[in-house]
Amino acid sequence: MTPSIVNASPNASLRYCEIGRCLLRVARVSCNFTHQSVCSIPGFSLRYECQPHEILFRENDPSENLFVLRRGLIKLTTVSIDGHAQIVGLAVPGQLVGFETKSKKARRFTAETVTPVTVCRLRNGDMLRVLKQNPPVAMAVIELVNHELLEAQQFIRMLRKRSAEKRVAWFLLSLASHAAPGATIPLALSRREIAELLGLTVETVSRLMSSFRRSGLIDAPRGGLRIRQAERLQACVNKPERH
Amino acid sequence: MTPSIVNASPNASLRYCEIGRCLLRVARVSCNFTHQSVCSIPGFSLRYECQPHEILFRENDPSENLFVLRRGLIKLTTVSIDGHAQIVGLAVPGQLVGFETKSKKARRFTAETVTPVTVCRLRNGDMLRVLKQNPPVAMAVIELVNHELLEAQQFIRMLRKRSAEKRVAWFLLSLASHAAPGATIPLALSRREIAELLGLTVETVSRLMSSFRRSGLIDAPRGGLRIRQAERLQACVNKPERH
DNA sequence: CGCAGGCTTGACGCTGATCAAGGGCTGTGG
DNA sequence: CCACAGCCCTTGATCAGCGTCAAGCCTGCG
Repeated sequence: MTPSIVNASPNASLRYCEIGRCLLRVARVSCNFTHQSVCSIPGFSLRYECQPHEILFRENDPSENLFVLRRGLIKLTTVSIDGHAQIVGLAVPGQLVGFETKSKKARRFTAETVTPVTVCRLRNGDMLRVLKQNPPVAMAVIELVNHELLEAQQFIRMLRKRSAEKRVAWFLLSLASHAAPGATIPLALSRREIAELLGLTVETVSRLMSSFRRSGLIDAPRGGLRIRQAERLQACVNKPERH
Repeated sequence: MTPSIVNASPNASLRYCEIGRCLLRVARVSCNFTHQSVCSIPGFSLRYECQPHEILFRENDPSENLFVLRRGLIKLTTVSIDGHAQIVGLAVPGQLVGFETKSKKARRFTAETVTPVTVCRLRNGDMLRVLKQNPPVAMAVIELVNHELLEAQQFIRMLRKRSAEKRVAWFLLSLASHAAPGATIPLALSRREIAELLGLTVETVSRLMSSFRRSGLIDAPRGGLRIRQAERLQACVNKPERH
């Protein structure tokens, strides 16, 4: 079955969402901004609850909406020349997904939920209008985008640190960092998806996770993950340098 | 000899710089914004001409200033645990270098010129004030940062495409894309720096550039570079897919 | 002249991709 | 109910790309 598209089937529970609580609170910004000045546009922002494997938007579609991710995990993929899907990144709560300064521009990737997700949907055009009229919101967006840029740069540094072991350890830790320590968290991504994200192969990821499991660093129950010795995993990321 | 620090030795020719021409024109934004509203702060922005190997700021210093790069190339480095410098990225004209939403924050990298460079220097605090008061400038900054984010994501995709040959070909093309086609451009980075940037070793980069030279794809005179057959280089980046 | 540092080239070995086989789980249809 | 197909995951065997080590060349500089 092909996943549903949110734009086409807004069947989930939805209600109007105040940008003050959605965008700004997620961005952890405190500013003297008045709620009404932003939300004067009726239907400005809609809140959705999505199931896993729903498509928020597809590559090459026009960039009509943007989404503020409040809960859950979204994967961003493109299909490469050989017709094979390729993960280009993950979005975590607090991130803007699909924001474009030109709303006519084609999407550069497909956005698909991998866990149950809460998002707020806005029209890119409305967003741009608000940004022009509302400096505090613009500041919040600058902080958000800047923060994403920093994370991308960290990811780049990680990818250059060539060892596969470090990549997998890093990935597991960053997954767990969004959850309570010691808890068993759902491992929403398949081995194949992890491999694509880290630039490895399924076999290598599988071997390394088995190795971590045998060494007692993690538990890997069906579709789940529990970090048992975060320090040793972290040491695995940091210690052995190259060159 | 250690490179000079711009903050400490503003000996280059400098003059006041209008942000309207500096930030906004570089950002290629047209908006109905008045020049005076931004430049009302005396000494708001200073234009510098820098020599190669000058330090704009150092890792861990407080983020006092930001720079708008108008001309030239700047490399961003951190020193890793073993005390060895590691390139984290390059800045090209039009980019903001060292922008922070919290001006107390420590720099996350060192910024050093690699070519003759023209930059505009602003205090981060002044910049934030302007952003709060001047939506068009905020919009321009959002576009700039968003654009950088896109480039970082492209770079990530390139890094995952594992072949060393593709990385080097991609790098040469992206260097040349900022210059006239067919021209001999200065290759400001050493083999070592290229290798660090691409996550390879000096030897591999050297071998591949020799190979490209022998195949007639490029000329590599001392400290220079000329693309002879951009199409074949591009084909080298695109054609052979993995997985 | 001698030394240092950047670049090139060669020989070798390790890491991780590739190829292959098998087990477990799920859904589907007889 | 079972049989079977398909997918995901795991593990093993082999191979090759690139890192590592080493040597030599060239340029610049003291």
